[in-house]
Amino acid sequence: MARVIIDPRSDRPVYKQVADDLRRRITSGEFAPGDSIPSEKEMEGYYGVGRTTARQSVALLRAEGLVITEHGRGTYVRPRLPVRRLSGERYRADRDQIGDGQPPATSFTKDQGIGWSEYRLDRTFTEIPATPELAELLAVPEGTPILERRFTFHTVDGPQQMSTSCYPLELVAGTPVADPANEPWPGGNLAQLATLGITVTKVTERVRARMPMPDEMAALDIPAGVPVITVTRVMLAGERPVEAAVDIVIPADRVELNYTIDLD
Amino acid sequence: MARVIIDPRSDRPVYKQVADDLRRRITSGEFAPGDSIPSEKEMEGYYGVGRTTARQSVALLRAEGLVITEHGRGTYVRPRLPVRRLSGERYRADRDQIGDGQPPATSFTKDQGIGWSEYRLDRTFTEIPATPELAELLAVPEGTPILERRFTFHTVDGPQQMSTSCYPLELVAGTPVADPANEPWPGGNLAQLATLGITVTKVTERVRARMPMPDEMAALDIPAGVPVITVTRVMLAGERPVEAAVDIVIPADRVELNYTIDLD
DNA sequence: CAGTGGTCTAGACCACGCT
DNA sequence: GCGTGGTCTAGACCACTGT
Repeated sequence: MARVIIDPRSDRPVYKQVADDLRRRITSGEFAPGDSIPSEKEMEGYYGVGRTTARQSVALLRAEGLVITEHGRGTYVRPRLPVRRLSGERYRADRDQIGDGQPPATSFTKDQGIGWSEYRLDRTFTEIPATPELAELLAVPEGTPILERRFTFHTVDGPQQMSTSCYPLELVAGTPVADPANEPWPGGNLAQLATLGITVTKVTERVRARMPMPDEMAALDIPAGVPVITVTRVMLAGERPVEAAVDIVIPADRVELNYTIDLD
Repeated sequence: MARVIIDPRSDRPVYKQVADDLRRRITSGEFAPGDSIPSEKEMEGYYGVGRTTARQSVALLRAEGLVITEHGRGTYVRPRLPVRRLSGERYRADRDQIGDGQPPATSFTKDQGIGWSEYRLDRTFTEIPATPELAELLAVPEGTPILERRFTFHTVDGPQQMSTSCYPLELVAGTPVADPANEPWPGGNLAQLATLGITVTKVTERVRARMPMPDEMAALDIPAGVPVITVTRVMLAGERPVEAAVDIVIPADRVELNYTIDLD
């Protein structure tokens, strides 16, 4: 009987002791990513605890992002997904590509190293008045007409990110840029702005992380215990903000952001 | 009786319906950050559910980072903490300050806008052989002697971040830099390297997010439902890596990272 | 069908914070 | 002392996945 490892009289709650043991067995490699861990029934016998307590242990490991549960199948060590490297340098590559006659490749496709046909894009375009946040980012008065464009990007690996990108309406009204049918636009935002005669000279990104909202978990297929990274991006032409992406939302289990700061 | 909002025969589990209602009341502002939400006993009566179900709803909101529970006191909408802006530009400021005779201020203090005396630093220095990861980051053979320095930074607001910063031992052996007693070093890493005759010309940062490990939750005082942002940083002099911070760990509820990409 | 995790109840006892 | 959340049990029934 291995239940000796659990001490019911310890100050540490039984469910945490059980979780500690499972965590150790996971991080030590005894259970590898994708492996199943013992069923709740097995834990009852092995650790000598009730089912509720066993479930509480699993819930803890789930919140830590260590395991996922699949109804009717079992509990598994969370598999590692392929990580997409999103580099700040991609904007430079986009700029350099503008008008060079190459086949279309947006930042998104180049980040993946995937071809044009392998991704899908859902989009919704709406005209809205500038919210206080948008007004500040775009340096326009509150209420200024804005073209809000919501995107969801998919690859063969499933949904990858959501974003909301906004242009001041006066920049794009009546141009092909305002037509959702033209998405995905070859060359991305920078090429799009270039057709309007606008040269982006600077991009700022503000990075945060938080737990996803329920609708984001559903839309992006995010398992329990996995946070999202959010990016607020502003593109500037000189000192003038020309685009603001208020909420780029990316599941943190499939992305890493890379930045370079030059000091010379 | 307000319990009409719960439909026990719905496909949606009761505890999720309860959580939905509480979430709505939180995001709508009915419960503001810092406010207490109804006790488990009150939920039993108000929603007509058992205590276990009420607790399950609270557990869900906790995992989402919306509420925190305090034993013996109650359940509260998670208060917002002051956000520290960590800009990539801080390295430029550090560089510009080297040797200018100003009072000591490291990146960390400038980020805060706080004074020298308001932060505390725990550090442990160890000599280790380069792990495969360190070897790659520092472009040295595996096993190369490394000075590993572990830090924990505190302000009056509590612990703020942990980091592990590594120098190739040959760069720093026998110099004041290798002495923990000299930390915190006025001017930070860049000034430290400058005393060795090394001019850092480039910094790369790799940003990720994940849920904290139990020891990190304890050391950094992280509530349930709050992820950590991790940064892997490399400082380069020309093409030569001179410092690698393998794991900068920052609770995501008190930081935001800012980056600028110049395209001209 | 058997085995798995998901939902829910009723109840007991404990630990903590406040008054 | 009283109200709060924390731990734990035994048991029932449901829903899903596999054979």
